[in-house]
Formats: sequence, structure tokens, C-alpha cells
Amino acid sequence: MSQSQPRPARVRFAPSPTGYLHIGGARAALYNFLLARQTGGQFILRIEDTDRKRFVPEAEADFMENLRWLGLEWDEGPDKGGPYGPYRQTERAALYRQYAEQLVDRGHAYYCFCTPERLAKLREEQRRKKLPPRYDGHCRHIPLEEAKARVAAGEPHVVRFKTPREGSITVHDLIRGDITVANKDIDDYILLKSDGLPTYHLAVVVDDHLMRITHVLRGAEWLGTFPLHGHLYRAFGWEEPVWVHLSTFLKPSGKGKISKRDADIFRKDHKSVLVKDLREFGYLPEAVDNWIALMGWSYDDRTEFFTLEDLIEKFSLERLKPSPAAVNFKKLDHFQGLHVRALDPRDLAQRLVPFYHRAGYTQVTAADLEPIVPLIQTRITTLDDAPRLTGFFFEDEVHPDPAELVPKGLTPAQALEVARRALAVLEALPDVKAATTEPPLRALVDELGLHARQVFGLIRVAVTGQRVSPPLFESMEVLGRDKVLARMRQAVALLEALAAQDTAPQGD
RNA sequence: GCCCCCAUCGUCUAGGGGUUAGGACACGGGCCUUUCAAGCCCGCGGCCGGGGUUCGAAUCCCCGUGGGGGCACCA
Repeated sequence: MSQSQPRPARVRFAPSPTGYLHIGGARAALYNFLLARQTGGQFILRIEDTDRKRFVPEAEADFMENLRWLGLEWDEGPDKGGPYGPYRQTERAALYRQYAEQLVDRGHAYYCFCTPERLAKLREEQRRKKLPPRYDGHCRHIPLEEAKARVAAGEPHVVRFKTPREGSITVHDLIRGDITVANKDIDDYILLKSDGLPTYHLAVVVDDHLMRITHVLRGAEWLGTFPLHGHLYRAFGWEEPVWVHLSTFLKPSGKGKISKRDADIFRKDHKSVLVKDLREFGYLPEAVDNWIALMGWSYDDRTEFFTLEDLIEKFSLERLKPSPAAVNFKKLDHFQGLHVRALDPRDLAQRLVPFYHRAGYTQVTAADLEPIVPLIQTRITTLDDAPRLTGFFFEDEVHPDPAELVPKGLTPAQALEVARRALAVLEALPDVKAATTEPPLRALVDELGLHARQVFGLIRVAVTGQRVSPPLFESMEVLGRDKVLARMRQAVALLEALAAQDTAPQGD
């Protein structure tokens, strides 16, 4: 055990159900999860669904499904409950109103009756005057009794934070240090919307406090309102968690953030920033975890391969980096390769099954794939490469391009002769085990005075229908004698036709 | 327009007052080789700019510049 005994961390991933889990969210979830597991604490899933306009019904299920796929199981959440529930903010609505009123009563917040129209006009004016858009405090000084009466009378209203007009506030981010902002630059943010639901600012502070969150690891997009959150904690008199703002992800060029447009372009290229896509494209969760873990965090100056277990052991907040990181899909492919090769072949065979089914090989089982896996484990990147590379094993027949049966430097007639000789060698053998077929076929190469690549290349195309395939002798062994011989005979026939056509008198 | 954050090879990063500035991906070359991979070896390539502090700055400070985020009854 390590000599320092960190206190158990209670951390959370708190997505808004307005879209699908993307790598930015997944990374935040991963780091939170790692901290919880490393310290023996709890990892909480909380759904921040207070924006009813942008609500996407299937989003919550997507988060849960893909978080689990990544191996990031939570201890408390909407589906499994816990001592600090409920874990969906819309189910906690009454709570926020109560805390908002508490702030009003203590003079830290006020009711505001301004209409959206008035606010729009105000902002327009400020934009014209090149002033920062900010609430003008119109309702800030309405006597509390009067305001309460209007609220009681049912007048539409919101609750705003009464940001101090003077002075400044200093908040602390673990990896950035102190951040000081003048209060005049902080707006009177809305805490409670007219629909009675809280904004992020109120909800996050109330929930993190009530749920005893010890560390907040969230995206850097919250840096701007971080000072407001500091004010809220102080107004409530609550102890703040440790704050860490995670660096943002940039597009692969490093120039600019990833737009919706960029995301669509990635998908055309079999890449994506959505976890569900990566899963569908045949990436391993191990590879995705490894990849995102290293965008904004490092262990040392050389170690890059990590399993989730490794990460739980080695993760540390101190080694988080504050600077933005460009996503690099080539690096994802690299990690994918490392993890594919690290997999137990039988495990890989099982994971491959759904990809064969999807490719149309619906009868394929893990047992069928076990002899094939060793032939392709170093040759595939994403899992859906496998059926493309090895579909010929499961086809009744293959359809080689006759031209590809002719090795470089040979005429069709010469190729035909090679095919006949190779077929004769194979027919004379008792089986097509690699150890059986390789020596006599190599002998044939010598006898014919050709290069191995010429003869084996011809057989490869004949037997697999492809110019690129797994190693020839092992492939023939898996294919079996009947299919090997049938396909060789087919190749001979194809070459006979080609040779005949080749030697036929040419029209002028 | 205002506020905040960030800055080492193309990209992810290590390091950090005196180093041949280290690793990885990508890229180029070689080895291996029945194709394609994998593996191994070699190479290319970097401290954003300007001031200051200092015997000495890539490292500390300031100012620029560049990039990012925010300035909603969205999160």
C-alpha cells in the first residue's frame, strides 16, 4: 500500500442529457472514477436535466450504456439509488427553491420580475454601446416584502444572485492556482428560472454540497463562472470541494475547438468523438480509456500503455495538465493496436463475434474464430477489420480476379502451369496443415526457379480471393483441404480461360 | 467590446535556472518477410516573440502574440 493514505473521495460525473456521451465527458467521468476507486471513495452519476428545452430522451440511457462499456461503473445514480438521492435534478426541484429562498432571506439573492423582452432590449442596447452584457440591477432593490407579495400573487419571476458590487473574489483551482476576479465583472446570475427549476449554478452547488462531493473535476468551460460558484459557497457558508478544471479538447489540427461540422467529417472517416460511435466502429473500451486518459494527464516521461487497473493505481491530480489538447485519432489507432494484441485470443474471438454477424456472417461463433484470431491479431486495428480480412473463410466460394492470379513477371500461360503444379502438389498431400504443405510448396518454388512471392501470391489469390490475407499456410490449414483444393481447381480453370484468350489471335 | 484560462517537435507529452531538451503517434529509411501487418534499428523534427531578473533563462517576472473558454430564464 502507498504510505500516504488519502481520504476517500466522493466525486461525480454530472452530464446534461442534451446529447450523447462524447470523449470530453468520458474523460471527465474517467478521471472522477479513477479518483474514487483509488481512494476507496464513491463515484456518483447525477443527471443534470434542468434544461427542459434541450432535453434528449435517449441521452441518459446513452450515458449509462457507454459509461459501463468504458468500465466506469458508478456507486450511486438514478438507476441504482443511493443515500443522497434522488440523482436526477428534476426530481429534486423543491430542494433548489428552498435554498434559493434561503439566499433571498439572507440578502444574497433577490426576486427579479423583468421580462425576457426587457432583458433582450437591455442586451441589445449594451451591445450597441459595446458594453459587456450584464443585468442592470433593475429589480435588485425592490423591498423584500413587496417582492414576496408579488411572488405570492403569482407574478412570473426568477431569483438572481446579488453579486457584491465592490471588491473581488479569489477562488482556487488545484492545477491553476488562485484565480481572482473583480466582482464588477460578475453578473447577477439567475439561480432559479421562472419555470421553478434551478440553473446549473444553483443546482451544482446545492447538489455537490448535499451529496458531500469532495472533488469537482469538470470541464474548463466552467472556469468563467467558477467565481460565481465560489460566491455561492460563501453565501451559503459551505465548505468548498477541491476544484479541478480539465483542459478542453481541440480539433486534430490543434486549431480551434471541435465543431458539429468537424464531428460529422470524422464520422465519414470511421472516426468519432462520440463514445457510442467508437464502440460501433470496433474500438476496444480499453483503447478508448487509455487514449483519453493521456489527453491532459501523464504518468511519467515514457509509460503510455495503461489498463483501467493501472490507471486506478497510477492516476494523480497533480499530473493533470491545464493546457488544451488536440485529439489525435492516429494515436487512438495506436492504442487500439496495443490493446488488441494484449488481449487473450479467446477473449478477442468472443468480442469479434458481433462484428462478423453484422458483416453478414450470422452463423459465426467464437469457437469458429478461435483458430483465426492468432492469424489476425497483429493485423487488425478496429474489430470490424476482421470480417473484411477473413470473410473468405466463411464463404462457400471466392471470386478472384483472374488477372490477379498472374504473378508479376509471368504470362497467363506460365501462371497456369504454376497453378497446375501447385494443385498437383496439394492433391498429393494427405492434409493441408501448414507443416505439411509448406516444405513441398517451397520445393516447388525452387524447382520452377521462381520467387516465393510469385508462387505463394498466386495460391493466396486462388485460395482467399484476396491479394492481401493472413499468412498463407496457416490460412489453408484453417480453410481445410476440400475448400483449398476446390479453389485451386477453380483458379486453374480461370487461368486456362485467360491463357486461351491471351494466345488467341488478336483482332486488328 | 469585456472577463478568465493556456503556451516544449505537426500532434500527445516529460523535464525545468547550467540537460547532447527525453518518450510516444505520425512521417522518412533499413532489417525481417509468402502478401499485409506486427516487431526491431536509424533518421527528421521543438522550448511562440520581445524585454527584464541572473554569471547563466527554454525554465522565474512583465508585455505582446497566438489558441481556448465564457459574457442565456443552456449546461
